[in-house]
Amino acid sequence: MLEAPKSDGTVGKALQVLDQVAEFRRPVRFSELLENSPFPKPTLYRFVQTLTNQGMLSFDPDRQTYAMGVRLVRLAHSAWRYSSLARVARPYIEALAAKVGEAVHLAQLDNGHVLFVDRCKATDQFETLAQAGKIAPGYCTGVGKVILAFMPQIEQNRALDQQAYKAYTPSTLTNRAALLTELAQIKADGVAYDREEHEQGIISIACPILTGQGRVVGAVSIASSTNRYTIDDLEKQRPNLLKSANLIGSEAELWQVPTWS
Amino acid sequence: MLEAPKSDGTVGKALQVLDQVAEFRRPVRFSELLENSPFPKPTLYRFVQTLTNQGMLSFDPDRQTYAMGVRLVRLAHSAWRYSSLARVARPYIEALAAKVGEAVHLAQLDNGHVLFVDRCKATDQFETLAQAGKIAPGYCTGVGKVILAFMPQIEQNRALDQQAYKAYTPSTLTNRAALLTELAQIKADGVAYDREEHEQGIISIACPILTGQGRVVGAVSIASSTNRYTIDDLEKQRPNLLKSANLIGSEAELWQVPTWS
DNA sequence: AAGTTAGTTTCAAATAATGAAACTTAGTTT
DNA sequence: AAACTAAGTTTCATTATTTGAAACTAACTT
Repeated sequence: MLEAPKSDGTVGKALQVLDQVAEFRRPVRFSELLENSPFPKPTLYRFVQTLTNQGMLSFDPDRQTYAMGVRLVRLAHSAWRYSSLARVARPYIEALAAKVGEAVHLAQLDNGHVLFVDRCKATDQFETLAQAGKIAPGYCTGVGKVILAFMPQIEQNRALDQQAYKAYTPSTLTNRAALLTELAQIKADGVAYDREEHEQGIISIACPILTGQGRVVGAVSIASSTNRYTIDDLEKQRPNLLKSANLIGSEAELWQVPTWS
Repeated sequence: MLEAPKSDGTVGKALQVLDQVAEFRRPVRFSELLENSPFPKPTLYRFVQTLTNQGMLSFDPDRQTYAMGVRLVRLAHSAWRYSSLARVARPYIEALAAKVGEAVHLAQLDNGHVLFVDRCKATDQFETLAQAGKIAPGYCTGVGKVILAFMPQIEQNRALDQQAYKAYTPSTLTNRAALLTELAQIKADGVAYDREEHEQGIISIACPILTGQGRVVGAVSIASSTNRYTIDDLEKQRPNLLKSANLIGSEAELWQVPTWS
């Protein structure tokens, strides 16, 4: 859960404050922010003011609390629509979810965290919005491990340093060395398994989404519960999963159109 | 479509660059940004670098283009979940949509723009995610006008200055004076109508969501097509609409829990 | 190979950010 | 109600960061 890789000037610091507010997961008072802040009172105060002016935070005058601002919703709309894989991938992950009858997740990596950008559950197609934008650790999820495995060395290193290696379950890999071994194996095999490493009873098979040049841009996974599925059952879905990931990869390739607006 | 009310130091300028990238609605090259930028080359260059470092933009090295970064999706998740009305309002707007059998929109105001934070269409409950975060003009939509009508004077003034007053249809109110008259009438009446002012064939009835102290925090609308509905038909839904808005308002009131995490 | 454009770096000058301290306001206690 | 306390806000001299003209390099085009 550590942050702040390098403080990119004033802008970086301000964004750090934004993250801090986001972490609270509820409206927060100035004094609460101040307690956990590396910045002195007036500095933090001005950041919060600026961010509020800019609509990145919103201030509730009745309760004197700050929360994430609606401008973010607008900006993220662009991000989701024109930058994330979600848009291109949507039809494919829907098809996959329908075929397999289990939940399908689409993830990208955001500063060491796995960011779920979309998900389709065969049964209820709802709560997509509530799910998109959720984060999970990289080192103990199928999608996370597979993205890490296929990353370029340098970036991988940086990402591995950022993992918390907290033991969510008895199966969680809790140190860098163990994870590194697993990542090599995953890269050789082409898919990653989550054997209840993040949540008891939840298993998944994940594979990377690669561009033509072999860059990882995200991952897709089929997730299920140990009540219904075993790792072997998931393994049987490997061809379906790979096919979908390939299709998404090549579509993403074509997709970024040339300059003529 | 004008921006930049006051340039909040370096942070404000950087966020201005973010907006600029968002407006392109596609991956964009540095030189394209430079053309429409108020900043000189090295300055813009550093902003883009910083924002990319910070994950607010993402850079595609293959194509040398910038797009909105995934970090925004994560931050917006918090915004949507803990700051927007969407979460509290969801059950109520779903119920309303089911009852009325027409599309129900939930909006908040973001710097003069109407920001749709959620929507339920009685038939297909899908594409919510694609809709959330969309923006529309304030002066020619039901939700927009009703929010403007119930705003405090000072803020209203600022917002009215920011409207574009472009004639989307023959019914659009195209100047401040006409809008102001209408707003007074709306405030007295309690609801706003969109009589095909934004889109030909689309009408709606909108009412404000108010806190106990009488602050507007958003608006709900029932929208329909002139093929199926008349303004009179919408008027008949007024009690349903008001009831839902009241429920959302009082729930939003209660909702921001005290400090004990 | 010469020419052109896009992208990147340099560095002194200009500007904006910083934070200790003082101040104001709101809430609590005597 | 006065005295006390804590939360939020402003001031201002100091410090550090941002700024942008110009120079440079890399990547295409002729």
